[in-house]
Amino acid sequence: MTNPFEHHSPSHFRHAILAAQRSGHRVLAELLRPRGLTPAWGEVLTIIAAYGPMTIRQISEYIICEADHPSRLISRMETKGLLRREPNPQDRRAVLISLTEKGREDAEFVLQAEARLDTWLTQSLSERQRSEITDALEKLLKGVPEGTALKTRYRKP
Amino acid sequence: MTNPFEHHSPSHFRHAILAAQRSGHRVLAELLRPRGLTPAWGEVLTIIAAYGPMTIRQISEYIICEADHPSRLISRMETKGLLRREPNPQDRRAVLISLTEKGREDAEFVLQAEARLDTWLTQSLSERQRSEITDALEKLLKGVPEGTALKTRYRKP
DNA sequence: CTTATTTATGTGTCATGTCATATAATTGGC
DNA sequence: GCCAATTATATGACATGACACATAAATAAG
Repeated sequence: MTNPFEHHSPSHFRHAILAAQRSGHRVLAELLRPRGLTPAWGEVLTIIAAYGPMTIRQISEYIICEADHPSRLISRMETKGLLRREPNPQDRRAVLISLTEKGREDAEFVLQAEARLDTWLTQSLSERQRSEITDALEKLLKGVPEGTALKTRYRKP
Repeated sequence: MTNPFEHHSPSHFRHAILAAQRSGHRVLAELLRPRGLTPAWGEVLTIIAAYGPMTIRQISEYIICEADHPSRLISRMETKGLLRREPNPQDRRAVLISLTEKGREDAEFVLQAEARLDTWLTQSLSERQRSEITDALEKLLKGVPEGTALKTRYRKP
């Protein structure tokens, strides 16, 4: 069997992406843990903080961390007092999710934690390198669900 | 609260990495599911197929998909008849993990599935782009655990 | 040699992440 | 209005992925 682990092979690229994601996830998790938060919770909090209350379906169009409807994620966050469910008069199937006061404070904490992570990132990779990688990955993800969520959140001005 | 989702911001870069990893994971999972395998199982199978039997500790130095000791991952794969545990005469704490015949066949299947994924990858991104991204991410991960596992597997020839 | 430390593995618990399926509400065709 | 198809959400089951802690064996310090 040939060695599948050749330098600069496509699999090297895939595993570099995997390692980068897992590293970023680990570092962010460490920053959020003192507050009892996780990266996934952080995504939900910052999305609602930025765009306002929305249904679970709408949240699922923004978050990159989970593919299908994040009912259980929302449930856990509601249990911890970060989110509030409100009935939706327009559609009684759907529920409007909004931040509690604690949720708002935690969202601010998440943004500060991410800012620390991003400071390290800007010191480690040049603006040009980051932009080129971001653009290449967006091109790669054109048409796949994960790319759609990414474009939903980061529109070119 | 300012919108944290600015185009080409560091967070855009982070989320592009996240989206790319999750997309690749999803596609690989779809390719492996018909055979009852998962991406994590695939990593273990291809590593042992390439480097031969090793202890759980050694496996943990190669896999990027899990940080600490993958005891439970190994247990499940053993239960399914993919791996075999053998006592290690050198160190009675450690166990040598090797592939069963079924594990060898499945490892071959994983390599073929990854080859299909990599064909798509080479058609979507140029060799130069892939190499530049790989190198940039390896630089970014210098010194962190995930970077170490990556370098362990992909040494420059 | 004896004890303290380190190392390799295992396990309990919890939060993802995914698939399949279920339920309730809405919408569209007629 | 009636029924079929769609949509929003929920849930059961299972495999990660991580932390904390437990156990046993090897090693180091004295």
